[in-house]
Amino acid sequence: MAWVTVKDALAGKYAEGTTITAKGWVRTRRDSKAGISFIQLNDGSCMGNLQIVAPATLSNYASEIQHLTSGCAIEADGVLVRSQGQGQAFEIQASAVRIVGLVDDPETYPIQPKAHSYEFLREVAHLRPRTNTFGAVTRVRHAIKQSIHRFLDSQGFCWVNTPIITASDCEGAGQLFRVSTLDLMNLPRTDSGKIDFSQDFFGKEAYLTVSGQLAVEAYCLALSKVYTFGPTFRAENSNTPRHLAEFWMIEPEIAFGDLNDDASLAEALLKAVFKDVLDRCAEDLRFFDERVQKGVIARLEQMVGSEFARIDYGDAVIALQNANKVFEFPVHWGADLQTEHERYLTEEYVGRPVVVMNYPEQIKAFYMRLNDDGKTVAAMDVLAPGIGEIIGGSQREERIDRLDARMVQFGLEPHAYEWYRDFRRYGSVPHAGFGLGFERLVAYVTGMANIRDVIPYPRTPGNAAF
RNA sequence: UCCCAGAUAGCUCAGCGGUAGAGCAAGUGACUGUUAAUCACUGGGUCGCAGGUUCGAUCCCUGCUCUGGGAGCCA
Repeated sequence: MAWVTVKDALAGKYAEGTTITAKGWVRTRRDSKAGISFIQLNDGSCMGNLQIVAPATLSNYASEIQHLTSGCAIEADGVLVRSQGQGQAFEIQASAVRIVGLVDDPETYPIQPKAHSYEFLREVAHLRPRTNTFGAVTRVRHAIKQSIHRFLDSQGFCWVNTPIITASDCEGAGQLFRVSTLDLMNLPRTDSGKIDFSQDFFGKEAYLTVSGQLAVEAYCLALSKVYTFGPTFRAENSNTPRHLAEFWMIEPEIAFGDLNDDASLAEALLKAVFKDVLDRCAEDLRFFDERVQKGVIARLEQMVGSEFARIDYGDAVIALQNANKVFEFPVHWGADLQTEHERYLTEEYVGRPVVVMNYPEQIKAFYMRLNDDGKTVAAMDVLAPGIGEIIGGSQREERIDRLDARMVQFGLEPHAYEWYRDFRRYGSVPHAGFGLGFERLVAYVTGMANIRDVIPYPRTPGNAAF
């Protein structure tokens, strides 16, 4: 007897009358005195459940089947038939239903056939994948990740795995998580009383990476088109629906490219992903559209079909100053854009995704390329309606004298960056890249409001359960 | 980290200065194929923690913890 997935059985992949076996977890059981129990079986292969029709003539009907509750694991053998009822095309007329794993105490099983709050489900993050919502999130997350790899591969990019542990404390923004094997109760000290990190595992201070960008730039200046895609860590005490302490980031880097090439790549990547997900995850997206956030499908379709707007930072400031709208924070040239400004630009001023380019040099990172005006750097943010900043990127400073000057300006010691300066000394070329927050992308596609609900086990300040 | 709100049954919530309620879930029974079925009955709570006010606190006050929303930082 062939074991088939619920997805294939519901899709009509097998002929009527085929004898099959389905395996999964019970969502609900309904009994009829006619001598039939209806079991909704889900195996995570798709949103839908397979209806198992279990007749009272089965030997374990009264002893086991009538005691099945939500969450029980079973195997069902039977013939695939057209359903007499509404709601499903096919069902299994069961010849045997075997209990694989019972729910010990049904009253305390957290996942009930009803709506739960996301807050509650976070407390049972190990069981929430059994809900419709988290099953769909998990499938869509997977599809997006595959789509990103497919798109970049098709464009000739090479996936480079940059380190997760880094001993260079110079990756730029963000508070770092320390990595150490020193005994915290008995720290070795130097003569001057400081902690002696020469005795630590790596012989120096080490941290979890906040970005693979610096490391991937080196590979870019050899393989031309590269990207990193891996976990990154920020020890910031941010408590918002858009931040995680551990999240995944996609960071492409292109050689012989400038900021416009960078923006074009960002736009093409986002469109390719959205198109792919619309094609491959139609059922799950319909669920999100109906139950999670109205209009997510239309939003994705619109993104695929429209050109992203591009606007210079200076023009954006003028647009904000001329806006018939009162902002909490006033806008002036030289100030960083606040969330309210970004949302106005993308949602009201242009009404679609917008790339803001060429920011004042004082408010951006040291590695960003100084423009000819001497006042701005070749940095960009991609802003999307409903979420705000989804991508941040820049053309990198490839001229070593300018790079050194900016390091000094930011209070950095160029000698600490010798390896990063090396590839400016040996065959340097213009290059650019960006960072795309993977979970923010998943949240945008699914319409899920809190980023903690688009990653299996969210890590946030004060929370690393599971 | 700052501002605001909240914490009552397994879950979602109502309640009120006089000692606790509903719906769903669970258990039992009824029901000729059901669609988060329906109907009846049953069990289930140190009302977040610690103090204070009061004859009496789940309710009022203070502190703490945790959760959510907004802001900052950013992806």
